[in-house]
Amino acid sequence: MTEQRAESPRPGRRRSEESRLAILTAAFQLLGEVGYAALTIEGIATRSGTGKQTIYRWWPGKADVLLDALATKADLYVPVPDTGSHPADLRAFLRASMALGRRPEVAAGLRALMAEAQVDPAFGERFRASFLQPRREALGTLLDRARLRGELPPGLSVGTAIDLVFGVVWYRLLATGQEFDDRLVEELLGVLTRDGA
Amino acid sequence: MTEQRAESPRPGRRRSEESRLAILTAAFQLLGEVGYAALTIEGIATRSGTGKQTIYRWWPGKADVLLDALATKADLYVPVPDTGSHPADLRAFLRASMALGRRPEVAAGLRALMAEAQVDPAFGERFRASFLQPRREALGTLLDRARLRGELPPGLSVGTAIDLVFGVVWYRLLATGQEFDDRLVEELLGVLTRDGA
Amino acid sequence: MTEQRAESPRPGRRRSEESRLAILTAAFQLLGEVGYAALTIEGIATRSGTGKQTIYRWWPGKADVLLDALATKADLYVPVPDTGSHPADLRAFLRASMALGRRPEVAAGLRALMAEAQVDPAFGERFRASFLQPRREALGTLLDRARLRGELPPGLSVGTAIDLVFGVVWYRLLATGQEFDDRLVEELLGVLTRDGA
Amino acid sequence: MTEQRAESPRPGRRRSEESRLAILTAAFQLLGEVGYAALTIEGIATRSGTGKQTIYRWWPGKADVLLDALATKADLYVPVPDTGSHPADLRAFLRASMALGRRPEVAAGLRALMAEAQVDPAFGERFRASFLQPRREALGTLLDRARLRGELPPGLSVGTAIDLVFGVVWYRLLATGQEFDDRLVEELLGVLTRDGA
DNA sequence: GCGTAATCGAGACGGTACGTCGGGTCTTTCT
DNA sequence: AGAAAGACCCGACGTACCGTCTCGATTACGC
Repeated sequence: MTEQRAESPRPGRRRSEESRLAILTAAFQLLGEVGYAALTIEGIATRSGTGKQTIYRWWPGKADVLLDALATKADLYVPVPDTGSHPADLRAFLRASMALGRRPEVAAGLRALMAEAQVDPAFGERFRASFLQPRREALGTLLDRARLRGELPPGLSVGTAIDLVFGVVWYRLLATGQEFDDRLVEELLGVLTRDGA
Repeated sequence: MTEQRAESPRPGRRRSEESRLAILTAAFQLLGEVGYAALTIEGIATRSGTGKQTIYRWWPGKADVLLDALATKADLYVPVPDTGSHPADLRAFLRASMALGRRPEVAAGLRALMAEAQVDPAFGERFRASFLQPRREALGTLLDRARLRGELPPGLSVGTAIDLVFGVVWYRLLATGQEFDDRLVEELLGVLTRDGA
Repeated sequence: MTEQRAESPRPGRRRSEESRLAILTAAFQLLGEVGYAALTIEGIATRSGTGKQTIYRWWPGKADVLLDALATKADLYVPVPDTGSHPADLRAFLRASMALGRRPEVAAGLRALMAEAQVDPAFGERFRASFLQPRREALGTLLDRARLRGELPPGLSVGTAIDLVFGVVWYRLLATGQEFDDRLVEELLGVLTRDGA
Repeated sequence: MTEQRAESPRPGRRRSEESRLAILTAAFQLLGEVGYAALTIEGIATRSGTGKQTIYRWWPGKADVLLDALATKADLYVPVPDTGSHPADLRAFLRASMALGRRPEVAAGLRALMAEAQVDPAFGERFRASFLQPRREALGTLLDRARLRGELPPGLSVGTAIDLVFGVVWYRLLATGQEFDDRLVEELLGVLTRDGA
């Protein structure tokens, strides 16, 4: 989103980093205060002290602002650990993923984005490409390693394993609101490992 | 939704079944034609040849109309099979569930409803109670039986098993759009069974 | 403007006379307070406690609201006097016309409308038909009578005489802001009469 | 407008005559193409290949640009003829004035400027001082001469006579759109002369 | 069969936000 | 210092729907 070939020193005033941050902060705060349904571009502009045009110039809609805000304000980075022991790597990945979901502002943001992705197909594409896919690939890397070492259950493909992991996480986020605890991590490890835990 | 203490024969004109059906049909059609974002009460009223008031009189909002439409137009019933063989019961349940997700209008409807549930907490509650929960309980019944017979993997609780199943299904629906094929059914059975398939 | 075949009792809520008057009053007041350039539909809606849509439903733009307001709030009626004496009739007409221009709110309104007529051709047409033309015809009636009696200067056509009268009035209104006094009335009578005053 | 102490050789780049002309040309063309309402500073800047700032640096607003454009592109000069014969002088003046009004681009420009003068009082002042007043004085000079020679009708002051002339012209321009023909010139001469033509 | 009562289609109402346009200002780079 | 380019804040535009509120026109039931 919002990238710009940085090199060419074109004439004209440059994008205001100050406004950019004010907008992302406002979006993030307002989501927490009023919820996604009541989050409006107009509200973000007012709260951030910027003009609506400035928002529309750089983001297609409120969902993209939020996606950017989440990436900027919340540290969404999920590492691909490499401790040598594959169960340990997997455990670390799952814990890091769920830690994100335990932060209420992040959870609220992700639920809103997934909702918008259903309703606005173009945003859905952007969301998949910039958020979901990278995480799938990270987990895929771990599971590929496990596969090679024969540590995955025989009937289970890597693709489906990924779906199982993210499936539970998103399902709890969207549908049940259950917590993410270590018990879940261990149960998942059991499912993803040759002979149970 | 839409219930009415039937007993008291009050005076006054009675609810028009004709209008009710016209509204549900219109909602269902419009969802397919323009998508959930562009689906409006106004549009439903126009298409169905009714007044907006008539819609607001019987449903809280467009999501509830759609939920009703889906229940009425699409047959969402998922049976709790009892063939004696538990793997067979489970397989039947999974196949029936996924068959629903393969019907495009149903898939579109469910995605919209899950999205609205994120954005409108009150509807979320209704959606959970009237749609998600009954299905969890159906699957729970099957898995409880399996548990008693010791056919479930030892480290896996019934609750998490349910989450795994619906998790993959919803995740594919909402996030990846992958198909629901028999391969997935068998992989799930593997995960939910003591020693793999 | 804004007329409606009153007879057919169509279904649906009827136009609110209260809103209509509130809008016209607000427009009239705001013109005086902030001037035509700063007069906005948004401002009229806010001041009158109505919605913008209600204004757009019944008038094409702010100029038409103002035209309606002027007709309703200011009594713009100019009589066609008939005293028997033609010079007296003419004098009465001129005095009545100029009395209008001496009222500051009316003058401000007319200047704004004439300005808008230059800038928006469609409104110009409406303004001509509903305001300018009727006044031309009233004066024309008087001058036709004078013509028949030979009281008009020989080289002067009725059409040009009309242009002369309204020309001075509008020119003073738009260009010089000079007052309308009896001296002007008498000078005009001199011009329009066979042998001077 | 647009004046600049020419003499002092101040430092820095000098005003670009090229840009100035490009702006005036663009304004003039755009007025003809889209009309005054749709004429924007932004549009003029784009069409002329200049920046908005350059326009704002030298003119207060679009009306002043147009006034300048009209003075530069259209030759608005009206001479004060002196043939010896006063009726002839007057006739020459009237013909020259009306010739201007017959040129459609000039007529469109003048109508727009008079409209703006109603709506923006500050511009109104500039318009009066730089355009209307000089013309009044030119005609005043002619009529003063006639007055001294007793060629004006007795009851008619020079001031009102001026108003009559410009009144008809502007009224036809703004209100009726009638043509300016020799018939009108002669009728006016009749009105302004002791015993009719 | 007459009143009371509820529903129906239609459509106007006060609002809120949309996404866009243009105003006038400010900043950057180049001349 | 002037100029083209272009981002900035701001305010209004005209539109779309929201959810509510009359309307007149149907039904139904109970007296």
